[in-house]
Amino acid sequence: MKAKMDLSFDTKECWNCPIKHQAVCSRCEPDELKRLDEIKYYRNYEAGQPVIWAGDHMEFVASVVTGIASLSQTMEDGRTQMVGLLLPSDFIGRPGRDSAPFDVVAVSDLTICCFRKSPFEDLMTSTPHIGTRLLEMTLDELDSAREWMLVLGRKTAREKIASLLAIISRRDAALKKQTPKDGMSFDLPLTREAMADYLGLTLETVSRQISALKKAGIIELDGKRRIVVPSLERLMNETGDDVDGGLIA
Amino acid sequence: MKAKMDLSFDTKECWNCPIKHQAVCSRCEPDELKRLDEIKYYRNYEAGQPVIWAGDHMEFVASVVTGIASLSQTMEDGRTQMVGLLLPSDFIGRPGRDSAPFDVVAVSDLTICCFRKSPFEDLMTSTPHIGTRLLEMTLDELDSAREWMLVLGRKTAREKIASLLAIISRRDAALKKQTPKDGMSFDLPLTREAMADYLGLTLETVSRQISALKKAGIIELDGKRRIVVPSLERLMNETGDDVDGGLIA
DNA sequence: ATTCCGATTTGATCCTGATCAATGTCGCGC
DNA sequence: GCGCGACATTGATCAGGATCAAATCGGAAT
Repeated sequence: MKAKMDLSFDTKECWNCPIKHQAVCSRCEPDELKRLDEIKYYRNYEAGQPVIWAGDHMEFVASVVTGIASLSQTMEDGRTQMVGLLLPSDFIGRPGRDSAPFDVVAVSDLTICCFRKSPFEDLMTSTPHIGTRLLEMTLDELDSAREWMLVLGRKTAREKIASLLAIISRRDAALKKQTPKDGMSFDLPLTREAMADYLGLTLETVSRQISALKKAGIIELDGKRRIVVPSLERLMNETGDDVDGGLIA
Repeated sequence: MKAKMDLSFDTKECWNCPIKHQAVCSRCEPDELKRLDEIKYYRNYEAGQPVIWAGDHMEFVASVVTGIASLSQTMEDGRTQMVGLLLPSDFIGRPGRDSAPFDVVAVSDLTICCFRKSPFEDLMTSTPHIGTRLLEMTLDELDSAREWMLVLGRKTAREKIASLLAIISRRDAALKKQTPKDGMSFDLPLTREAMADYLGLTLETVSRQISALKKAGIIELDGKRRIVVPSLERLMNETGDDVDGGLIA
């Protein structure tokens, strides 16, 4: 049994919500927010707990408030592919569909803000701001999913690991509202096995490639889970991606 | 040089459009359709021609009317991953973003119905039906993209080929408005190389696996491009997917 | 018919990542 | 301290696909 959940925001009121500027409700006017508030409730999960199984009937849609969840598919013989990482403000479920297409599992301790599905759908038709924001978020997720397809389909194991580390470092910097910079460090929120499931590799290969990147001086390890990146440029060079882009001024 | 384009619908009027029931405009009322009609124009491409390069400024969004296009990414060293197949009624581009994230290439001869971007965006804010339909389509595409991630990340070469054939046979049957059945046949709209790009394989492996499926009696070839499927169940068994689902009554 | 060229098939070999197996590390409860 | 279990690392071997290379097919132009 794990320690008690410790919500990182004091009350459960929208004005105090840590994701109010990014979530599906971020475009809402005060009166719309009030109507959402009336149908919302929170749920907490411990790391490792399932939130939804694929095929389950879904009686709610939700936003991730704190913590991380994974979206994944499993074949009968046990092969598993993670198809998305759900971070704070990401949306779970979809209006207009009643069974879940993928498994959702809490990767870390997790708090989600749920809306009962049918009132939420009613609200969507009556208040355009929700639909607009959801469309925007869905288009972004579609782009991310497609970018990930390149990683899965064409990158080598080493490039896959470097790509994952680059993404996590970027998002971690964004979370702390600073630009990523040399010498930065962050915690890996995933086990080696979860990384393997996300990258389409085995956990042994993940471990070996992390060791290889360490030996090459691209990253340093502080414990098993904390990563230090001495040079972001060198890390980016390992991802196989175009780096030219544009320097951060 | 190829033969002249031969549009498969006589006029270019919405009431006569082959995708009017599926496209982004399918929910529109007559007056909304009229406003869309005023900003639309058609473009034709021959097989192999680029429609948009990644990074290009996009001055329009569009619906595929006839033909097939691919959405793909290429790394500097030439590795290519197709991230989507755009079939009739699929949407190209996205409101609210001005440069294309991926290359779009005509796989077969192609006709698209374009809307200038900024009038289209205006229309979206004033008529909810377009946004609603676009959200629905985008959510469906996101699910498909995620399903494809399982194919790319975890399936064997043989399973990948079988999955692709299964998908094309399903969509082909849907196009002809019949249920897929044993003995059905269809044309492969893709070269071996395009299939390889879609599946994250080399063209040699694609060719070998197709030969292997033929030798195993799972499929028959009629020329290089026409596929006959004696038993859909046997094909499905090769995809690695759960087949239990539910019989078609 | 002949040539040509792109698409495809097939063969031989190599190499990356999977698999099978053992060992190491760390935190925790007793 | 000790033993246990979850997670991670490392080693040895194997195999599925990639790569390099050559042959074949089939349609279009001459």
